[in-house]
Amino acid sequence: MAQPTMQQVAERAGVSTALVSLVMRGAPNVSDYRRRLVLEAADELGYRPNVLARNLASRRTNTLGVVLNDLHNPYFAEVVDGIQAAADAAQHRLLLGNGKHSLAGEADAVETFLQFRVDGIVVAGSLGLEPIEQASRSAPIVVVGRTDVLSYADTINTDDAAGARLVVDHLVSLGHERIAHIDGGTGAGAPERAEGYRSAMRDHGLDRHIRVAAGDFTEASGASGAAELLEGPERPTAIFASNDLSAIGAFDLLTDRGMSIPDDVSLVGFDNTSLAAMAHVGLTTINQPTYDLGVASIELLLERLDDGRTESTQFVRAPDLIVRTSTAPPPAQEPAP
Amino acid sequence: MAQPTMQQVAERAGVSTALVSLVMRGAPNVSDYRRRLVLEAADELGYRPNVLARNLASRRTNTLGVVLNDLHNPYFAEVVDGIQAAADAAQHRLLLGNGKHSLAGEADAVETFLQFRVDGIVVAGSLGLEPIEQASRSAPIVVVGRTDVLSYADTINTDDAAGARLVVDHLVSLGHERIAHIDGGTGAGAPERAEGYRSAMRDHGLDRHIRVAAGDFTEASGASGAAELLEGPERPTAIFASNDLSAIGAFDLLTDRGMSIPDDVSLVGFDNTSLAAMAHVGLTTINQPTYDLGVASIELLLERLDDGRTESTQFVRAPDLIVRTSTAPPPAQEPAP
DNA sequence: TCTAAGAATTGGAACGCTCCAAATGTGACA
DNA sequence: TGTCACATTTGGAGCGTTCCAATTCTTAGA
Repeated sequence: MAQPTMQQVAERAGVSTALVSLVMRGAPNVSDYRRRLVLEAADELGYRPNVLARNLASRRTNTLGVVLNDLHNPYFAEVVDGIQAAADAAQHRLLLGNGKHSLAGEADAVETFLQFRVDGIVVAGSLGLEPIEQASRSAPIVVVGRTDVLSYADTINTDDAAGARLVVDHLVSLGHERIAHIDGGTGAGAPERAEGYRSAMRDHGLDRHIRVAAGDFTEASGASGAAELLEGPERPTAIFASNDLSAIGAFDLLTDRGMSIPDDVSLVGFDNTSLAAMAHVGLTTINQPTYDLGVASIELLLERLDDGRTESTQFVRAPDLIVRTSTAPPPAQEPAP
Repeated sequence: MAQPTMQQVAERAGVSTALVSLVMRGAPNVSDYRRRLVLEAADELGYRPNVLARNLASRRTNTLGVVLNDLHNPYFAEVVDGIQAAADAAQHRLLLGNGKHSLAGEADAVETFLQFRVDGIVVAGSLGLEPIEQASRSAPIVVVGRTDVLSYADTINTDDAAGARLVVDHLVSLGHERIAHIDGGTGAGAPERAEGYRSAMRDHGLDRHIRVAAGDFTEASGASGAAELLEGPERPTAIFASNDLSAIGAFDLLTDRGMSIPDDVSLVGFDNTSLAAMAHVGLTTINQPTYDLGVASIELLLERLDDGRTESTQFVRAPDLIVRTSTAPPPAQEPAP
């Protein structure tokens, strides 16, 4: 499977390799005559530039890497839509890496990108910062979904705590008090969502109803979290899952147990993914402008790459509540205070 | 962001670059003493091998590329699970490419991989073969999901026509006659599914009820396809969508129009993705062993890479029907023949 | 016709690594 | 102590590009 090289194209076209290089990069100062000669020779040979060699010589790959925490979560597909559009517009190619929903997998993906010398990296949904800090010494990095303020990388996110507060406010306004939360573990934004929930509960004087089940942003953990909550002494009338995926898991389990949503239990997710929007799910959730977040992440990367920005930036968007059919007032048999 | 080079590591360790190279690759014939010396120097410097240079010299990247047709379709996430596991086991790193659900996007992704000189490529859910044939001259390629028999690439798939037949048989056994299909366009396996549907309908003597609405494997096309079918003169009592994603779209639209599934209309998907399995969806569908398909695709690639196989292979698995709650006998008010 | 300035082209040195053949070390054995 | 076989280590030539300085061509103006 030997690939034709620039050398061969040069010979066939009867010019120097330097000229071929110029033509391949679309340099301006090349006569139309030779340009055509070179292009024809390249075409006949099926020549394809070798990015590896090109980068070795030029120190640029014109490629950006995107690490996706979990391919099963549609949230990331939506972020990638924005990333892809912005990258296309800026003439950068994109490579994706699978974070395998684990910190080690994430670190591996980042490492692979660095070894391929991509120009910059977007980490979407990071589970931890160590690999990122390490990598930031080698390439500019943008982290999507984490609220942290970092000195070594840019961050892009929505205000997770504010989103959680919107959820609690909404549920309280419907009359709920026993509002429980299914945690997202170390998932991006999860700690902030949990803390936002706790703090909003306190503000409403509902401290004693604070209840958090463990979880990790997956469908499975949503189900186990919901099961855990059902077993408790004070069954909650509303469950706030840390993301849509785990909300779906909870939805399934509750339905399986013969409970009706929202009649028996109200359920809220976070992210407003396509899952939540499905008509027969109708999940009340927090909307994140995923597409915009994706676009912004590339813009920040390009600022560092092209404009030479070096100080780090935080880009925060306000979330908003999307009310669908999974929330309603608590069942009537709730004991009056 | 200058990276330390092998040269610098060699100087610091007081050895030659050749020795550093040996250590980095884990070669056997290196004394423990110098190995440690080199590793320490590398660690202190934060050295990271440059894959580009490495490949330029060795003609191997130890990296496989996977082109995913549509990140929004969980089917691909499931295939990647298998691919990733097999690649990990074989010590190959994985890079993903976004096909953007378009033939051009797919071709771009393949081209990027070739320019990065990956060792092999898996194309999952290809929309067309031209880019693949072209690329197969430069690297071994495995196509997942297409039934075609190709001379230039290996293919892996389930028997789509057989799957479609299972669906029709199931619906007919429930008493349905007006069974319509929502097409998948040029999506991988779609033509076979449509043809399987037609042929099964004919075998049951239901020729005159054959009805196909256009679609392209997306949720949106599932909705529009269902809408189109509802408007026809003879409203179908069962709809067979070409994949789960479009089935979900149809599900949503039908529910929106006030119809109940399966009481008014039975609905069947294809792929048995996580979407179909959700309890409140309960979509009857055709199961594909996605994980196994993913694993097999890497195995085929490695056979070409490591064992030097050159003739192409087809790997076909039998699909099976998963009956859930979206199918039932047609409504009683159906006019008797 | 000559000259200068600018346009177009080219040779050859990197880029960071692997690979090969050759050189050096080491230890066992006679 | 001298040999020999084998284990280690090393120099240096690529790998396919880009980039820079230098060279050659053109063309306009005098």
